[in-house]
Amino acid sequence: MWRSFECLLITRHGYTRQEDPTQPDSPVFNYLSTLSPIRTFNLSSSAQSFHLFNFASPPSALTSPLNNCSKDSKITRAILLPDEPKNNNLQNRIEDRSAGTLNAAEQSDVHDEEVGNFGSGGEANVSTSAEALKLVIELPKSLKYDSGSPENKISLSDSVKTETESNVAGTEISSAELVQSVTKDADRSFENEMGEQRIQMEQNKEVCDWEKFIDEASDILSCGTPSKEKHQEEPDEKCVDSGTLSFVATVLQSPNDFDDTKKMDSACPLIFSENHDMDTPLNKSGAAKTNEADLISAGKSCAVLTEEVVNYSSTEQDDKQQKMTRRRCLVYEMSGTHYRKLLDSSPISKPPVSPNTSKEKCLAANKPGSNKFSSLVPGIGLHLNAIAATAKNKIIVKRQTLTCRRQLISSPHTITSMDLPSSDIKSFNSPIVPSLAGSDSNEQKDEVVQAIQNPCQSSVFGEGIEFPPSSPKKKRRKLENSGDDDSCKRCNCKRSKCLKLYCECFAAGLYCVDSCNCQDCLNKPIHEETVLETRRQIESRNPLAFAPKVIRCSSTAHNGDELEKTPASARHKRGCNCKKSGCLKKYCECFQGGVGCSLSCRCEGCKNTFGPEGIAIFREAQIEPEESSINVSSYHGISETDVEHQGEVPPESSKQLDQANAKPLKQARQPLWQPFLFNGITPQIPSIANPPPIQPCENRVTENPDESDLIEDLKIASEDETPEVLKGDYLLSTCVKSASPNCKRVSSPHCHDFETSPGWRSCRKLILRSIP
DNA sequence: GAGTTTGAAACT
DNA sequence: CAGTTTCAAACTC
Repeated sequence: MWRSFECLLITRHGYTRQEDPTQPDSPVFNYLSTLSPIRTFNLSSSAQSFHLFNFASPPSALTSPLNNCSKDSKITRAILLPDEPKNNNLQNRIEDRSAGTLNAAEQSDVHDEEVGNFGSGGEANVSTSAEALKLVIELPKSLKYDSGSPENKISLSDSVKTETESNVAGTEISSAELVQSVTKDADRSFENEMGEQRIQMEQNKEVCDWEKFIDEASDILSCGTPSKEKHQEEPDEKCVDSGTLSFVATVLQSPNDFDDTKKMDSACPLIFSENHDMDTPLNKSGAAKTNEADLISAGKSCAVLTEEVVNYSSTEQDDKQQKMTRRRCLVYEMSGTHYRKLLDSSPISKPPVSPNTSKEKCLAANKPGSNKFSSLVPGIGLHLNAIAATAKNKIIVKRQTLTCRRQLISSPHTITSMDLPSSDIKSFNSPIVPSLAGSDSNEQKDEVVQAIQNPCQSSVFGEGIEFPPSSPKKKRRKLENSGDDDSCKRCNCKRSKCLKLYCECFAAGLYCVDSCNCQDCLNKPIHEETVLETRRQIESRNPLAFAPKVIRCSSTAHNGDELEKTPASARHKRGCNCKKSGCLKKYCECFQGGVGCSLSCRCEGCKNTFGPEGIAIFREAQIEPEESSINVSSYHGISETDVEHQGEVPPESSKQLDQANAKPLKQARQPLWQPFLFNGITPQIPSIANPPPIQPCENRVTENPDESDLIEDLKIASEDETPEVLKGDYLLSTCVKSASPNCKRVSSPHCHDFETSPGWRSCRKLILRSIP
């Protein structure tokens, strides 16, 4: 009478089935035969019954699929569900014991609690076998540890529903009919299934008793973590934190798969065993007819432990099993961090997690929003800006090379990033930020460090804009040659002991690493006190010393990500003081940061393309598109193709501008913003509507008398073609810095509020009209 | 790789 | 705050 897959082995975290309890040598068999059920349920309609066992002391042999993970996963309860009559010693023995010793079991100390919760009655009558199905369906849903997320509800396949309905109606349908029925509806979405199931369940008026039982059973089962089980604690590290693992059965079968997988599924337990013995026919009877339990197990309704199944599939050559893996999703939660399943009704379009997906990858991939770095902000210093950029793009890749391992300097001090959006500051888990500095979670710090191990890759070139790492030439070249722009920032300090802002590592709030070429370095964790003290001293002199050198104009956020990425929307916090470089070399921090010079700059002969001279360059490009536009494009290190792909390398020098091979501006400007796109980022545009601020730098002169025309064009462009989001007051009335014909910058009277903000004071917007 | 240039940081 | 020095990265050869 007992069928293997009808033995639900309940753990504190879920349910599973271990193996065929009907096998004489089965540990389940042997164990169950020694127990008395704490509760026996009789199905009035079929004269069948099933038993609820409580394992006060779970046998070592009975372990769940999670058994390799945690002792907590040991089976604590079992439910034997009835099926087709079958001579079975176990059944007989259990029934004998049930009749004779049930009371004793109820009175036992071991079972007192559970029995008490369960109720006084030793038996419960259940009217229909369909209701028995609901037990299978509802049990996991009722499990304590499965609560809380919509995914944790078992999905009931159409096949199950169909079968259930069929049985409720008291009719028998053939397997072929079932298959047909299932196939017919197989393309239904998971949501519909869920919703329909719920509706159906609600509409079923005949299951009051059964639901009561479920509730009671749920209570019993969910309280299955009594103090008695404390000895089981100490989860294994290898485990996927079984503490909150939950299973979700789902149906991910495509119609095409059905026939092929049906056979397999018919032999597949409702819940996989840990050894993935999916192919082992458990239905020893070989019954041609598929009864309801078969369909459940065949089911198209299987709970899968993701990792195991995934790994299983990775090594499995059998197409069937691959299909099975493809059809199934797993959902498991991890204490606090929820591993989200990828429930998908279309397994083909959305295949499950890659076989090689690790838990971490799973987490990263499936929980992008939960990633603590996902909302990192423009960080602190160059490195952290890079972090922010990386995190922003959700390309947080843990590059755990030894050379890149870097530990952030944990300082009790906080920067007052006046220009950082508060939300960013909140979410930014930098040690420089108190949220993490004050945290005792070293793990968090480590993760932060891991997430930003390659801060140097991006310098401060805005979001997604990368400059070559500012490491020693040798290394830089090596890295460049290798095509790896993810190199780490390394300093080469000789005299500063890496305790001054000269040191890039220190300035970025990072400890030096072994790969640094510094000498007498004190910027290491072992000198933490010294480092922190030095930091305090520096911050006492300049509270913003460790603030990002390039700050973003967060107010542009309302225009979307693109504007946020606009290089011109960011400014160097202090401005440069270049004299000879023309702000065209990386000596210039503005240039290095990929931002235009601003009011706060005191540079001479500024030719920063992101600054006013950029307009002249662009103008030149208009006049001589075959040449100048090339320069413009190449200056940004962006070819036509590159424009569409971010992360290009900026020019090393203006010399390269002349040497660069680029395409005509006309081509490179295909998108409206393209000529000044910086890695696809739209710069801001000057507007005559609001007189640009007076330019303090005398060299910031526009020599081209026709520039006004250009600006006029630009203005028109902004009015005519600017996306709506750019047409707001922000665009035309914000502080706009631009080169005016008289070489003076005029502050807009309308940008009062913005000018009070250091971040906005230097903002400008360049909007270019596309040239036909 | 050595030397030079450059500009920020540090110092006075 | 300005001038000077120190420093290390960027750059050139």
